Amino acid sequence: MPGTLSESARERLLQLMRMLEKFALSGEGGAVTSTQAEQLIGWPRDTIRKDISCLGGPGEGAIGSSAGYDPELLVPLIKRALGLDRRRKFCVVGLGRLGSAYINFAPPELAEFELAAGFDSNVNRVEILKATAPLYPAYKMAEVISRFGIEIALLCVPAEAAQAAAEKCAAAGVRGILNFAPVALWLPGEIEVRNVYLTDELRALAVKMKN
Amino acid sequence: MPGTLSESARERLLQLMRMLEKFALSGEGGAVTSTQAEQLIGWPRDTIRKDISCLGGPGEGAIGSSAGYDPELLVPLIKRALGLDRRRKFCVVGLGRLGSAYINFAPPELAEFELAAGFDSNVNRVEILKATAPLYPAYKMAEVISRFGIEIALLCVPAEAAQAAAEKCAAAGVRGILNFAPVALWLPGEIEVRNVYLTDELRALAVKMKN
DNA sequence: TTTTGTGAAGCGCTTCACAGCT
DNA sequence: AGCTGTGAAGCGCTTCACAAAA
Repeated sequence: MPGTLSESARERLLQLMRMLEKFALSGEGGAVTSTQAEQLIGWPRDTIRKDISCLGGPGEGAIGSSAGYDPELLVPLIKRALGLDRRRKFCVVGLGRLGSAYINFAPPELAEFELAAGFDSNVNRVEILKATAPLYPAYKMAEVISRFGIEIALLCVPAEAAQAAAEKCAAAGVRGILNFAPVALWLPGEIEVRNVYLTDELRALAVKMKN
Repeated sequence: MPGTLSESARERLLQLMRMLEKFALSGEGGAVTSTQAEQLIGWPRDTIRKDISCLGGPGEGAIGSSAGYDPELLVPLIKRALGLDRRRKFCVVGLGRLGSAYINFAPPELAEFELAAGFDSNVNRVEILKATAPLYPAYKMAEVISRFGIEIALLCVPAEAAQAAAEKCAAAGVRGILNFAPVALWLPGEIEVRNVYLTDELRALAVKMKN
């Protein structure tokens, strides 16, 4: 049934898409079957087929053939379904060790994300660091974010400064925040926050490691 | 029913634990009710209570009272259930911008993880960088990892070097890898791998941001 | 009245099984 | 034989509703 994609289905499709992209540019132009996909990403083939069947537009007929799925056809469908078919601008807030590690980041795959700016309250850093994107002092955040239509912020400031910086981002129009600071952010509900905090990652890993 | 914790239940308990720790050291020594927890972490109170009820040892009686749950009692129970009641050593492999950002990392909460070593193939970096943990040249990885019983590796090397480095870790006895390099690792099944890759995080965030 | 704790109902996702096709 | 696509069954998690206690 098109239109309904569970949380888990979206996650599987994300993995599938990544795998298909790798597969496509690794030479082999052919189709990918659900059986192959099962071996590569680990989910049952039936589940994968069901997920894919949810992507179909109304009355567009089959997505795959009995030879399998064509990555060239499937990847765009997944992107559309996941809302990844649009370019989004993001910025890095806080250019310490972590922030400056990301400031030269250019996603190797077809860039659906564009690094549009970097900010730091320390003017020295802004002037010294080299980056592919323009760097600005922190007081220009609101202006730059709204002028360029930046939608996502990578929050790399120290924990003490995180909440205030996040609020500035939100007020300026940012709609999603990747929070690398070890604090929980309290923001209006329409802002999506995703925490990337080392302790949590370590814990999640340890939990999976079982005993 | 003790013993059965779904994937999602474990994730909720992880969040709950984090919240309880914050709550406990923020002064207020009192109990936390499921209603408060609902407001703080967002999951329905019934679900939270069910999750907690799964923690109970056999015949130990109630975990909470009608005043709520005592963090001092609950947090250890959660840690035990999630296998986080044991100290684990980890190391940082690759001391570039990202790796060196983590080399001074000391988790603010009661450290259930101990940074035991850092490695880099560039001997200069090893000698120049300052860190709370000892740093070694890469060729000593196998020896140091097994000598100290390091269980987890933070893989911060460039993409080209990731697979080889991961294999060295695995061979030396590491049982979990936090992979910051933008490549999928192929490792024996008993090694847990958790990818922390910026593009994936951005995508996941964008998906949640909907339209 | 608030709370926890829990059996049972409800519901959504996964899995099965099979039809149709190459 | 393989493959996709899909209704239906199965099952697991969440939610409900209520008992018991403070």
